[in-house]
Amino acid sequence: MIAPLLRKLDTLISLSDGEKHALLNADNATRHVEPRTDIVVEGAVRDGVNLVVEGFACRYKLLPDGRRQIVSYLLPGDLCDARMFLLDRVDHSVATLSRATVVVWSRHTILDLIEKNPGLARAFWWSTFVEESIGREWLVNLGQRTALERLSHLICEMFFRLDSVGKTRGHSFELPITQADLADTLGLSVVHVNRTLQELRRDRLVTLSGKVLTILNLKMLQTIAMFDPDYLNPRAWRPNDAPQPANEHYEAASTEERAQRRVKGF
Amino acid sequence: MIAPLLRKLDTLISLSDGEKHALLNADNATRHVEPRTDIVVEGAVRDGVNLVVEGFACRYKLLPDGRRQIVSYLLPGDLCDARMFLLDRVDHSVATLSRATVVVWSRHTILDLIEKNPGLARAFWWSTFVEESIGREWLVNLGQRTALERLSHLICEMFFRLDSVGKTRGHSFELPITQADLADTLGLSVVHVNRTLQELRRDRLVTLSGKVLTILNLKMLQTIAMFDPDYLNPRAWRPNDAPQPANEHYEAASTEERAQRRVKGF
DNA sequence: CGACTATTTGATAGGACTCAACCTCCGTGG
DNA sequence: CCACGGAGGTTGAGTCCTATCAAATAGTCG
Repeated sequence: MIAPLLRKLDTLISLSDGEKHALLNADNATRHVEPRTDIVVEGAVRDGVNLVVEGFACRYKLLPDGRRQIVSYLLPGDLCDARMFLLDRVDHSVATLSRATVVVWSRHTILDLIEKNPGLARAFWWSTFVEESIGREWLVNLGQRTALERLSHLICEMFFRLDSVGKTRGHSFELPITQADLADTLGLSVVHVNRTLQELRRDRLVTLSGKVLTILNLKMLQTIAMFDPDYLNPRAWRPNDAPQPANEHYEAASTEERAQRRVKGF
Repeated sequence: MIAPLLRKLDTLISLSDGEKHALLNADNATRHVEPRTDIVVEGAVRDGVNLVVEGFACRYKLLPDGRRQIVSYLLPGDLCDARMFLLDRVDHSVATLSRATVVVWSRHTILDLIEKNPGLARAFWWSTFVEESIGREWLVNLGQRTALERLSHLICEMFFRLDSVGKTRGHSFELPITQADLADTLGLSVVHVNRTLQELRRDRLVTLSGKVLTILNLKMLQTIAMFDPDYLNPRAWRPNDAPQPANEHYEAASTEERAQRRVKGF
Protein backbone atom coordinates (compact mmCIF):
# COMPACT_ATOMS: atom_id res chain seq x y z
CA MET A 1 0.00 0.00 0.00
CA ILE A 2 2.58 2.50 0.97
CA ALA A 3 5.06 0.93 -1.40
CA PRO A 4 5.61 4.11 -3.39
CA LEU A 5 6.64 5.98 -0.27
CA LEU A 6 8.99 3.23 0.79
CA ARG A 7 10.52 3.18 -2.60
CA LYS A 8 10.96 6.89 -2.70
CA LEU A 9 12.43 7.21 0.74
CA ASP A 10 14.67 4.27 0.16
CA THR A 11 16.04 5.98 -2.89
CA LEU A 12 16.63 9.20 -1.02
CA ILE A 13 18.30 7.59 1.93
CA SER A 14 18.44 3.89 2.22
CA LEU A 15 16.20 2.68 4.96
CA SER A 16 16.97 -0.15 7.31
CA ASP A 17 14.64 -3.12 7.42
CA GLY A 18 13.54 -1.99 10.83
CA GLU A 19 12.54 1.37 9.51
CA LYS A 20 10.66 -0.14 6.63
CA HIS A 21 8.85 -2.40 9.02
CA ALA A 22 7.97 0.41 11.30
CA LEU A 23 6.46 2.32 8.45
CA LEU A 24 4.55 -0.65 7.15
CA ASN A 25 3.15 -1.50 10.51
CA ALA A 26 2.29 1.93 11.76
CA ASP A 27 -1.33 2.55 12.46
CA ASN A 28 -2.98 4.29 9.64
CA ALA A 29 -6.30 4.89 8.06
CA THR A 30 -6.92 4.62 4.36
CA ARG A 31 -9.24 7.08 2.67
CA HIS A 32 -10.54 7.08 -0.86
CA VAL A 33 -11.04 10.61 -1.97
CA GLU A 34 -13.03 11.97 -4.86
CA PRO A 35 -11.45 14.32 -7.38
CA ARG A 36 -11.44 18.02 -6.55
CA THR A 37 -11.72 17.43 -2.86
CA ASP A 38 -9.78 19.39 -0.32
CA ILE A 39 -7.56 17.28 1.88
CA VAL A 40 -6.05 20.13 3.81
CA VAL A 41 -7.72 23.49 3.91
CA GLU A 42 -5.82 26.70 4.25
CA GLY A 43 -5.93 27.90 7.79
CA ALA A 44 -7.56 24.79 9.19
CA VAL A 45 -6.06 22.98 12.13
CA ARG A 46 -4.02 19.96 11.17
CA ASP A 47 -4.43 16.66 12.86
CA GLY A 48 -2.35 14.08 11.06
CA VAL A 49 -0.15 13.46 8.10
CA ASN A 50 -1.49 12.37 4.75
CA LEU A 51 0.29 10.24 2.24
CA VAL A 52 -0.89 10.05 -1.33
CA VAL A 53 -0.87 6.45 -2.39
CA GLU A 54 -2.74 6.57 -5.64
CA GLY A 55 -3.81 9.43 -7.84
CA PHE A 56 -2.74 13.04 -7.99
CA ALA A 57 -3.19 15.84 -5.52
CA CYS A 58 -1.83 19.34 -5.37
CA ARG A 59 -1.08 22.26 -3.14
CA TYR A 60 -2.68 25.43 -4.34
CA LYS A 61 -3.33 29.00 -3.40
CA LEU A 62 -6.23 31.17 -4.42
CA LEU A 63 -6.26 34.87 -5.06
CA PRO A 64 -9.20 36.88 -3.76
CA ASP A 65 -10.53 37.21 -7.29
CA GLY A 66 -10.57 33.48 -7.85
CA ARG A 67 -7.41 32.91 -9.80
CA ARG A 68 -5.77 29.69 -8.70
CA GLN A 69 -2.13 28.74 -8.74
CA ILE A 70 -1.07 25.19 -8.12
CA VAL A 71 2.25 25.35 -6.31
CA SER A 72 3.12 21.68 -6.21
CA TYR A 73 1.95 18.26 -7.16
CA LEU A 74 1.58 15.40 -4.77
CA LEU A 75 2.12 12.18 -6.63
CA PRO A 76 1.91 8.66 -5.27
CA GLY A 77 4.43 8.34 -2.46
CA ASP A 78 4.35 12.01 -1.58
CA LEU A 79 3.55 13.22 1.89
CA CYS A 80 0.99 15.97 1.90
CA ASP A 81 2.34 17.52 4.99
CA ALA A 82 5.91 16.42 5.25
CA ARG A 83 7.16 18.24 8.27
CA MET A 84 4.05 20.30 8.47
CA PHE A 85 2.86 18.20 11.35
CA LEU A 86 4.87 20.65 13.36
CA LEU A 87 2.75 23.52 12.21
CA ASP A 88 -0.83 23.72 13.22
CA ARG A 89 -1.84 25.56 10.16
CA VAL A 90 -0.61 26.00 6.69
CA ASP A 91 -0.78 28.87 4.31
CA HIS A 92 -2.17 26.90 1.43
CA SER A 93 -4.67 24.20 0.65
CA VAL A 94 -4.20 20.68 -0.60
CA ALA A 95 -6.74 19.03 -2.84
CA THR A 96 -7.04 15.96 -4.95
CA LEU A 97 -6.93 16.41 -8.69
CA SER A 98 -8.02 12.90 -9.53
CA ARG A 99 -9.68 10.19 -7.57
CA ALA A 100 -7.05 9.36 -5.01
CA THR A 101 -6.19 7.04 -2.19
CA VAL A 102 -4.71 8.64 0.85
CA VAL A 103 -3.20 7.07 3.91
CA VAL A 104 -3.46 9.03 7.09
CA TRP A 105 -1.20 8.79 10.09
CA SER A 106 -2.26 10.54 13.23
CA ARG A 107 0.07 13.08 14.67
CA HIS A 108 0.79 10.74 17.51
CA THR A 109 1.69 7.89 15.20
CA ILE A 110 4.02 10.03 13.19
CA LEU A 111 5.81 11.44 16.17
CA ASP A 112 6.16 7.97 17.54
CA LEU A 113 7.56 6.71 14.27
CA ILE A 114 10.09 9.47 14.14
CA GLU A 115 11.03 9.04 17.74
CA LYS A 116 11.78 5.39 17.32
CA ASN A 117 13.23 5.57 13.86
CA PRO A 118 15.45 8.56 13.46
CA GLY A 119 16.27 7.32 10.01
CA LEU A 120 12.69 7.93 9.00
CA ALA A 121 12.82 11.46 10.25
CA ARG A 122 15.86 11.96 8.13
CA ALA A 123 14.19 10.48 5.14
CA PHE A 124 11.12 12.66 5.59
CA TRP A 125 13.37 15.60 5.92
CA TRP A 126 15.18 14.78 2.74
CA SER A 127 11.94 14.50 0.95
CA THR A 128 11.18 18.07 1.91
CA PHE A 129 14.48 19.10 0.39
CA VAL A 130 13.37 17.62 -2.85
CA GLU A 131 10.09 19.37 -2.60
CA GLU A 132 11.77 22.72 -2.12
CA SER A 133 14.09 22.05 -4.97
CA ILE A 134 11.14 21.32 -7.19
CA GLY A 135 9.59 24.55 -6.05
CA ARG A 136 12.64 26.48 -7.16
CA GLU A 137 12.58 24.76 -10.51
CA TRP A 138 8.94 25.69 -10.90
CA LEU A 139 9.84 29.29 -10.30
CA VAL A 140 12.30 29.07 -13.14
CA ASN A 141 9.64 27.42 -15.21
CA LEU A 142 7.08 30.14 -14.65
CA GLY A 143 9.52 32.98 -14.80
CA GLN A 144 11.70 32.06 -17.73
CA ARG A 145 10.26 29.40 -19.92
CA THR A 146 7.79 29.72 -22.78
CA ALA A 147 4.55 27.81 -22.83
CA LEU A 148 6.03 24.98 -24.85
CA GLU A 149 9.05 24.74 -22.62
CA ARG A 150 6.97 24.88 -19.47
CA LEU A 151 4.68 22.12 -20.50
CA SER A 152 7.56 19.99 -21.70
CA HIS A 153 9.36 20.54 -18.45
CA LEU A 154 6.36 19.58 -16.40
CA ILE A 155 5.87 16.43 -18.40
CA CYS A 156 9.50 15.49 -17.94
CA GLU A 157 9.27 16.11 -14.24
CA MET A 158 6.18 14.01 -13.88
CA PHE A 159 7.73 11.22 -15.82
CA PHE A 160 10.84 11.12 -13.67
CA ARG A 161 8.94 11.44 -10.45
CA LEU A 162 6.42 8.78 -11.32
CA ASP A 163 9.12 6.53 -12.63
CA SER A 164 10.94 6.72 -9.32
CA VAL A 165 7.92 5.28 -7.57
CA GLY A 166 7.18 2.66 -10.17
CA LYS A 167 4.16 4.36 -11.63
CA THR A 168 5.21 4.29 -15.26
CA ARG A 169 5.06 1.66 -17.94
CA GLY A 170 7.81 2.26 -20.41
CA HIS A 171 7.52 5.87 -21.37
CA SER A 172 3.86 6.04 -20.50
CA PHE A 173 2.09 7.11 -17.39
CA GLU A 174 -1.36 8.02 -16.27
CA LEU A 175 -2.07 11.70 -16.20
CA PRO A 176 -5.42 11.82 -14.46
CA ILE A 177 -5.74 15.57 -14.49
CA THR A 178 -7.48 18.13 -16.56
CA GLN A 179 -6.06 20.72 -18.92
CA ALA A 180 -7.48 23.37 -16.64
CA ASP A 181 -5.29 21.97 -13.87
CA LEU A 182 -2.29 22.12 -16.13
CA ALA A 183 -3.19 25.71 -16.93
CA ASP A 184 -3.30 26.63 -13.25
CA THR A 185 0.01 24.90 -12.79
CA LEU A 186 1.81 26.53 -15.66
CA GLY A 187 0.32 29.97 -15.41
CA LEU A 188 -1.31 29.66 -18.83
CA SER A 189 -4.86 29.75 -20.09
CA VAL A 190 -6.66 26.50 -20.76
CA VAL A 191 -6.90 27.28 -24.42
CA HIS A 192 -3.23 27.82 -24.71
CA VAL A 193 -2.41 24.66 -22.80
CA ASN A 194 -4.60 22.84 -25.25
CA ARG A 195 -2.79 24.29 -28.23
CA THR A 196 0.60 23.71 -26.73
CA LEU A 197 -0.34 20.13 -26.10
CA GLN A 198 -1.33 19.84 -29.72
CA GLU A 199 2.01 21.20 -30.72
CA LEU A 200 3.76 18.52 -28.71
CA ARG A 201 1.62 15.90 -30.39
CA ARG A 202 2.12 17.33 -33.83
CA ASP A 203 5.86 17.20 -33.33
CA ARG A 204 5.64 13.58 -32.29
CA LEU A 205 7.01 14.31 -28.86
CA VAL A 206 4.15 12.93 -26.85
CA THR A 207 0.87 11.18 -27.19
CA LEU A 208 -2.04 11.85 -24.91
CA SER A 209 -5.20 9.88 -25.24
CA GLY A 210 -7.67 9.27 -22.54
CA LYS A 211 -5.67 9.88 -19.45
CA VAL A 212 -2.50 8.19 -20.58
CA LEU A 213 0.46 10.22 -21.62
CA THR A 214 3.23 8.62 -23.61
CA ILE A 215 6.52 10.28 -24.25
CA LEU A 216 7.62 9.47 -27.77
CA ASN A 217 10.89 11.31 -27.73
CA LEU A 218 12.19 11.87 -24.25
CA LYS A 219 15.53 13.22 -25.30
CA MET A 220 14.00 15.85 -27.51
CA LEU A 221 11.45 16.75 -24.86
CA GLN A 222 14.22 17.25 -22.33
CA THR A 223 16.16 19.40 -24.73
CA ILE A 224 13.20 21.63 -25.39
CA ALA A 225 12.46 21.92 -21.70
CA MET A 226 16.11 22.28 -20.72
CA PHE A 227 15.27 19.58 -18.25
CA ASP A 228 17.99 18.23 -16.01
CA PRO A 229 16.67 15.64 -13.55
CA ASP A 230 19.34 16.40 -10.97
CA TYR A 231 17.09 18.63 -8.99
CA LEU A 232 14.89 15.67 -8.21
CA ASN A 233 17.69 13.70 -6.68
CA PRO A 234 19.50 15.26 -3.75
CA ARG A 235 21.83 12.30 -3.65
CA ALA A 236 23.31 13.63 -6.81
CA TRP A 237 23.96 16.95 -5.15
CA ARG A 238 26.75 15.37 -3.24
CA PRO A 239 30.00 15.11 -5.15
CA ASN A 240 30.05 11.42 -4.37
CA ASP A 241 29.93 9.62 -1.13
CA ALA A 242 33.44 10.50 -0.18
CA PRO A 243 33.72 12.42 3.05
CA GLN A 244 33.95 16.17 2.70
CA PRO A 245 36.48 18.34 4.45
CA ALA A 246 33.71 19.76 6.52
CA ASN A 247 32.83 16.28 7.48
CA GLU A 248 36.19 15.23 8.75
CA HIS A 249 35.43 17.23 11.73
CA TYR A 250 32.57 14.97 12.44
CA GLU A 251 34.26 11.77 11.61
CA ALA A 252 36.96 12.77 14.02
CA ALA A 253 34.62 13.61 16.81
CA SER A 254 33.86 10.38 18.52
CA THR A 255 32.02 10.61 21.75
CA GLU A 256 30.00 13.17 20.02
CA GLU A 257 28.07 10.61 18.17
CA ARG A 258 24.91 9.94 16.49
CA ALA A 259 23.75 13.50 16.60
CA GLN A 260 26.63 14.50 14.47
CA ARG A 261 26.25 11.61 12.17
CA ARG A 262 22.65 12.32 11.90
CA VAL A 263 23.33 15.77 10.69
CA LYS A 264 25.74 14.54 8.14
CA GLY A 265 23.61 11.76 7.01
CA PHE A 266 20.95 14.20 6.21
CA MET B 1 25.91 43.43 13.85
CA ILE B 2 23.62 40.49 13.67
CA ALA B 3 20.82 42.53 15.13
CA PRO B 4 18.51 42.00 12.16
CA LEU B 5 18.77 38.25 12.57
CA LEU B 6 18.09 38.42 16.26
CA ARG B 7 15.14 40.64 15.67
CA LYS B 8 13.76 38.35 13.03
CA LEU B 9 14.20 35.15 14.97
CA ASP B 10 12.85 36.73 18.08
CA THR B 11 9.72 37.61 16.21
CA LEU B 12 9.34 34.13 14.84
CA ILE B 13 9.87 32.37 18.11
CA SER B 14 10.87 34.35 21.11
CA LEU B 15 14.42 33.60 22.05
CA SER B 16 15.74 33.30 25.56
CA ASP B 17 18.47 35.63 26.69
CA GLY B 18 20.83 32.70 26.69
CA GLU B 19 20.07 31.97 23.10
CA LYS B 20 20.54 35.56 22.10
CA HIS B 21 23.82 35.61 23.90
CA ALA B 22 24.99 32.43 22.27
CA LEU B 23 24.26 33.89 18.87
CA LEU B 24 25.94 37.16 19.63
CA ASN B 25 29.03 35.52 20.99
CA ALA B 26 29.46 32.78 18.44
CA ASP B 27 32.64 32.88 16.45
CA ASN B 28 32.10 34.44 13.13
CA ALA B 29 33.88 36.19 10.36
CA THR B 30 32.58 39.30 8.66
CA ARG B 31 32.99 39.74 4.94
CA HIS B 32 32.29 42.74 2.81
CA VAL B 33 31.20 41.60 -0.58
CA GLU B 34 30.99 43.52 -3.83
CA PRO B 35 27.79 43.58 -5.87
CA ARG B 36 27.23 40.72 -8.29
CA THR B 37 29.48 38.36 -6.45
CA ASP B 38 28.64 34.75 -5.87
CA ILE B 39 28.51 33.75 -2.26
CA VAL B 40 27.48 30.18 -2.84
CA VAL B 41 28.02 28.53 -6.17
CA GLU B 42 25.75 25.84 -7.48
CA GLY B 43 27.36 22.51 -6.98
CA ALA B 44 30.22 23.76 -4.86
CA VAL B 45 31.00 22.23 -1.51
CA ARG B 46 29.61 24.17 1.38
CA ASP B 47 31.66 25.03 4.39
CA GLY B 48 29.73 27.36 6.60
CA VAL B 49 26.58 29.35 6.96
CA ASN B 50 26.29 32.89 5.72
CA LEU B 51 24.11 35.58 7.17
CA VAL B 52 23.33 38.70 5.22
CA VAL B 53 23.74 41.65 7.52
CA GLU B 54 23.60 44.54 5.11
CA GLY B 55 22.61 44.77 1.48
CA PHE B 56 20.68 42.44 -0.76
CA ALA B 57 21.56 39.01 -2.06
CA CYS B 58 19.59 36.43 -3.96
CA ARG B 59 19.32 32.79 -4.82
CA TYR B 60 19.17 32.21 -8.53
CA LYS B 61 19.23 29.52 -11.15
CA LEU B 62 20.52 29.77 -14.67
CA LEU B 63 19.21 28.03 -17.74
CA PRO B 64 21.75 26.63 -20.19
CA ASP B 65 20.98 29.45 -22.59
CA GLY B 66 21.73 32.11 -20.05
CA ARG B 67 18.29 33.05 -18.83
CA ARG B 68 18.36 33.73 -15.13
CA GLN B 69 15.62 33.40 -12.59
CA ILE B 70 16.01 34.77 -9.11
CA VAL B 71 14.16 32.43 -6.80
CA SER B 72 14.47 34.32 -3.56
CA TYR B 73 15.86 37.40 -1.97
CA LEU B 74 18.15 37.42 0.99
CA LEU B 75 17.61 40.61 2.91
CA PRO B 76 19.39 41.74 6.04
CA GLY B 77 18.85 39.14 8.73
CA ASP B 78 18.38 36.30 6.28
CA LEU B 79 20.47 33.17 6.43
CA CYS B 80 21.83 32.20 3.05
CA ASP B 81 21.90 28.57 3.86
CA ALA B 82 19.41 28.02 6.61
CA ARG B 83 19.54 24.32 7.09
CA MET B 84 21.55 23.78 3.97
CA PHE B 85 24.66 23.30 6.00
CA LEU B 86 23.40 19.77 6.18
CA LEU B 87 23.72 19.35 2.48
CA ASP B 88 27.08 19.33 0.90
CA ARG B 89 25.83 20.95 -2.20
CA VAL B 90 22.94 23.00 -3.31
CA ASP B 91 21.07 23.12 -6.57
CA HIS B 92 21.27 26.86 -6.96
CA SER B 93 23.66 29.73 -6.51
CA VAL B 94 23.58 32.67 -4.15
CA ALA B 95 24.97 36.02 -5.13
CA THR B 96 24.97 39.55 -3.86
CA LEU B 97 22.88 42.06 -5.72
CA SER B 98 24.27 45.10 -3.98
CA ARG B 99 27.36 45.71 -1.95
CA ALA B 100 26.72 43.57 1.09
CA THR B 101 28.05 42.60 4.45
CA VAL B 102 27.95 38.94 5.28
CA VAL B 103 28.67 37.17 8.52
CA VAL B 104 29.97 33.65 8.23
CA TRP B 105 29.70 30.93 10.81
CA SER B 106 31.70 27.80 10.29
CA ARG B 107 29.84 24.57 10.11
CA HIS B 108 31.31 23.63 13.43
CA THR B 109 30.15 26.80 15.09
CA ILE B 110 26.65 26.40 13.80
CA LEU B 111 26.33 22.80 14.85
CA ASP B 112 27.66 23.73 18.24
CA LEU B 113 25.16 26.55 18.53
CA ILE B 114 22.32 24.30 17.63
CA GLU B 115 23.52 21.59 19.89
CA LYS B 116 23.61 23.85 22.89
CA ASN B 117 20.60 25.94 22.04
CA PRO B 118 17.77 23.87 20.71
CA GLY B 119 15.67 26.98 20.66
CA LEU B 120 17.95 28.41 18.03
CA ALA B 121 17.58 25.34 15.93
CA ARG B 122 13.86 25.73 16.16
CA ALA B 123 14.09 29.37 15.23
CA PHE B 124 16.25 28.60 12.22
CA TRP B 125 13.80 25.98 11.24
CA TRP B 126 10.91 28.35 11.48
CA SER B 127 12.75 30.79 9.33
CA THR B 128 12.92 28.16 6.62
CA PHE B 129 9.17 27.79 6.87
CA VAL B 130 8.83 31.44 6.09
CA GLU B 131 11.20 31.08 3.21
CA GLU B 132 9.16 28.28 1.73
CA SER B 133 6.00 30.20 2.23
CA ILE B 134 7.50 33.11 0.36
CA GLY B 135 8.47 30.73 -2.40
CA ARG B 136 4.89 29.60 -2.78
CA GLU B 137 3.71 33.16 -2.90
CA TRP B 138 6.25 33.88 -5.61
CA LEU B 139 4.85 31.02 -7.62
CA VAL B 140 1.45 32.63 -7.40
CA ASN B 141 3.02 35.90 -8.38
CA LEU B 142 4.69 34.52 -11.48
CA GLY B 143 1.85 32.27 -12.47
CA GLN B 144 -1.17 34.44 -11.91
CA ARG B 145 -0.40 38.08 -11.55
CA THR B 146 0.07 40.69 -14.23
CA ALA B 147 3.24 42.74 -14.45
CA LEU B 148 1.77 45.58 -12.43
CA GLU B 149 0.48 43.22 -9.78
CA ARG B 150 3.75 41.34 -9.61
CA LEU B 151 5.85 44.38 -9.12
CA SER B 152 3.44 45.80 -6.58
CA HIS B 153 3.46 42.54 -4.72
CA LEU B 154 7.22 42.37 -4.64
CA ILE B 155 7.45 45.91 -3.35
CA CYS B 156 4.95 45.16 -0.62
CA GLU B 157 6.85 42.04 0.35
CA MET B 158 10.12 43.88 0.53
CA PHE B 159 8.62 46.60 2.59
CA PHE B 160 7.19 44.21 5.14
CA ARG B 161 10.30 42.10 5.29
CA LEU B 162 12.62 45.04 5.66
CA ASP B 163 10.35 46.63 8.17
CA SER B 164 10.46 43.54 10.33
CA VAL B 165 14.22 43.89 10.63
CA GLY B 166 14.21 47.62 11.13
CA LYS B 167 15.49 48.53 7.71
CA THR B 168 12.83 51.02 6.76
CA ARG B 169 12.30 54.66 7.54
CA GLY B 170 8.64 55.42 7.45
CA HIS B 171 7.41 54.07 4.16
CA SER B 172 10.82 54.28 2.54
CA PHE B 173 13.55 51.76 2.17
CA GLU B 174 16.71 51.30 0.22
CA LEU B 175 16.33 49.24 -2.90
CA PRO B 176 19.92 48.78 -3.95
CA ILE B 177 19.18 46.63 -6.95
CA THR B 178 18.90 47.10 -10.63
CA GLN B 179 15.84 46.93 -12.86
CA ALA B 180 17.45 43.98 -14.59
CA ASP B 181 17.43 42.16 -11.26
CA LEU B 182 13.78 42.98 -10.82
CA ALA B 183 13.16 41.66 -14.29
CA ASP B 184 14.85 38.35 -13.48
CA THR B 185 12.83 38.17 -10.32
CA LEU B 186 9.48 38.88 -11.86
CA GLY B 187 9.90 37.00 -15.09
CA LEU B 188 9.59 40.20 -17.11
CA SER B 189 11.84 42.05 -19.51
CA VAL B 190 13.85 44.99 -18.30
CA VAL B 191 11.95 47.31 -20.56
CA HIS B 192 8.66 46.21 -19.19
CA VAL B 193 9.80 46.49 -15.62
CA ASN B 194 10.83 50.01 -16.41
CA ARG B 195 7.45 50.86 -17.83
CA THR B 196 5.59 49.20 -15.03
CA LEU B 197 7.64 51.15 -12.55
CA GLN B 198 6.71 54.30 -14.37
CA GLU B 199 3.09 53.34 -14.11
CA LEU B 200 3.40 52.98 -10.35
CA ARG B 201 5.02 56.38 -10.19
CA ARG B 202 2.49 57.99 -12.46
CA ASP B 203 -0.30 56.69 -10.26
CA ARG B 204 1.40 58.15 -7.20
CA LEU B 205 1.80 54.76 -5.60
CA VAL B 206 5.53 54.83 -5.17
CA THR B 207 8.52 57.04 -5.62
CA LEU B 208 11.88 55.68 -6.66
CA SER B 209 14.81 57.98 -6.90
CA GLY B 210 18.38 57.01 -6.53
CA LYS B 211 18.14 53.75 -4.71
CA VAL B 212 15.43 54.76 -2.32
CA LEU B 213 11.92 53.53 -2.78
CA THR B 214 9.07 55.24 -1.01
CA ILE B 215 5.60 53.84 -0.87
CA LEU B 216 3.13 56.67 -1.18
CA ASN B 217 -0.02 54.64 -0.89
CA LEU B 218 0.52 51.34 0.80
CA LYS B 219 -3.12 50.44 1.04
CA MET B 220 -3.68 50.92 -2.65
CA LEU B 221 -0.50 49.08 -3.50
CA GLN B 222 -1.61 46.12 -1.41
CA THR B 223 -4.99 46.13 -3.05
CA ILE B 224 -3.50 46.08 -6.51
CA ALA B 225 -1.11 43.32 -5.55
CA MET B 226 -3.68 41.39 -3.57
CA PHE B 227 -1.02 41.37 -0.92
CA ASP B 228 -1.76 39.77 2.41
CA PRO B 229 1.26 39.81 4.73
CA ASP B 230 0.16 36.70 6.60
CA TYR B 231 2.43 34.46 4.61
CA LEU B 232 5.42 36.26 6.07
CA ASN B 233 4.43 35.51 9.60
CA PRO B 234 4.07 31.88 10.61
CA ARG B 235 3.09 32.96 14.09
CA ALA B 236 -0.16 33.96 12.61
CA TRP B 237 -0.57 30.48 11.28
CA ARG B 238 -0.93 29.15 14.76
CA PRO B 239 -4.29 29.51 16.39
CA ASN B 240 -2.62 31.05 19.42
CA ASP B 241 0.52 30.53 21.38
CA ALA B 242 -0.68 27.67 23.45
CA PRO B 243 1.89 24.90 23.70
CA GLN B 244 1.55 22.32 21.02
CA PRO B 245 1.51 18.59 21.48
CA ALA B 246 4.47 18.30 19.19
CA ASN B 247 6.46 20.56 21.35
CA GLU B 248 5.58 19.02 24.64
CA HIS B 249 6.78 15.77 23.36
CA TYR B 250 9.93 17.32 22.15
CA GLU B 251 10.67 19.01 25.41
CA ALA B 252 9.91 15.82 27.24
CA ALA B 253 12.19 13.44 25.37
CA SER B 254 15.20 12.82 27.45
CA THR B 255 17.48 9.85 26.94
CA GLU B 256 17.44 9.63 23.24
CA GLU B 257 18.65 12.95 23.14
CA ARG B 258 20.31 15.47 21.18
CA ALA B 259 19.95 13.39 18.13
CA GLN B 260 16.24 13.43 18.53
CA ARG B 261 16.21 16.99 19.48
CA ARG B 262 18.28 17.80 16.56
CA VAL B 263 15.90 16.21 14.22
CA LYS B 264 12.77 17.29 15.86
CA GLY B 265 13.90 20.58 17.16
CA PHE B 266 15.05 21.57 13.79
C1' DC C 1 -29.88 9.07 -23.66
C1' DG C 2 -29.26 13.48 -21.31
C1' DA C 3 -26.54 16.71 -18.63
C1' DC C 4 -22.22 17.76 -17.50
C1' DT C 5 -17.56 18.41 -17.93
C1' DA C 6 -13.57 18.50 -20.77
C1' DT C 7 -11.40 19.35 -25.14
C1' DT C 8 -10.97 21.69 -29.39
C1' DT C 9 -11.38 25.39 -32.86
C1' DG C 10 -11.72 30.10 -34.73
C1' DA C 11 -11.25 34.92 -34.43
C1' DT C 12 -9.62 38.92 -32.17
C1' DA C 13 -7.28 41.66 -28.77
C1' DG C 14 -3.70 42.94 -25.84
C1' DG C 15 0.13 42.44 -22.69
C1' DA C 16 4.83 41.81 -22.79
C1' DC C 17 8.95 41.15 -25.68
C1' DT C 18 12.59 42.62 -28.92
C1' DC C 19 15.41 45.72 -31.14
C1' DA C 20 17.62 49.92 -31.28
C1' DA C 21 18.72 54.23 -29.96
C1' DC C 22 19.23 57.77 -26.63
C1' DC C 23 19.81 59.72 -22.25
C1' DT C 24 21.72 60.14 -17.46
C1' DC C 25 24.53 59.40 -13.93
C1' DC C 26 29.14 58.41 -12.05
C1' DG C 27 33.70 57.20 -11.43
C1' DT C 28 38.13 57.45 -13.68
C1' DG C 29 41.87 59.60 -15.58
C1' DG C 30 44.27 62.82 -18.44
C1' DC D 1 38.14 70.32 -14.42
C1' DC D 2 36.44 68.30 -18.17
C1' DA D 3 36.57 64.29 -21.50
C1' DC D 4 35.63 59.56 -21.64
C1' DG D 5 33.50 55.15 -20.91
C1' DG D 6 30.36 52.17 -19.00
C1' DA D 7 26.35 50.80 -16.53
C1' DG D 8 21.78 51.67 -15.77
C1' DG D 9 17.59 53.84 -17.06
C1' DT D 10 14.22 55.56 -20.65
C1' DT D 11 11.75 55.81 -25.14
C1' DG D 12 9.71 54.43 -29.50
C1' DA D 13 8.26 51.22 -32.93
C1' DG D 14 6.93 46.89 -34.35
C1' DT D 15 5.95 42.04 -33.39
C1' DC D 16 4.64 37.91 -31.19
C1' DC D 17 3.05 35.13 -27.70
C1' DT D 18 -0.67 34.27 -24.95
C1' DA D 19 -5.27 35.67 -23.29
C1' DT D 20 -10.21 36.24 -24.18
C1' DC D 21 -14.51 35.36 -26.04
C1' DA D 22 -17.57 32.37 -28.20
C1' DA D 23 -19.11 28.24 -29.93
C1' DA D 24 -18.77 23.63 -31.48
C1' DT D 25 -17.30 18.85 -30.51
C1' DA D 26 -16.16 14.97 -27.76
C1' DG D 27 -16.34 12.29 -23.54
C1' DT D 28 -18.14 10.66 -19.21
C1' DC D 29 -21.23 9.10 -15.88
C1' DG D 30 -25.59 8.14 -13.97
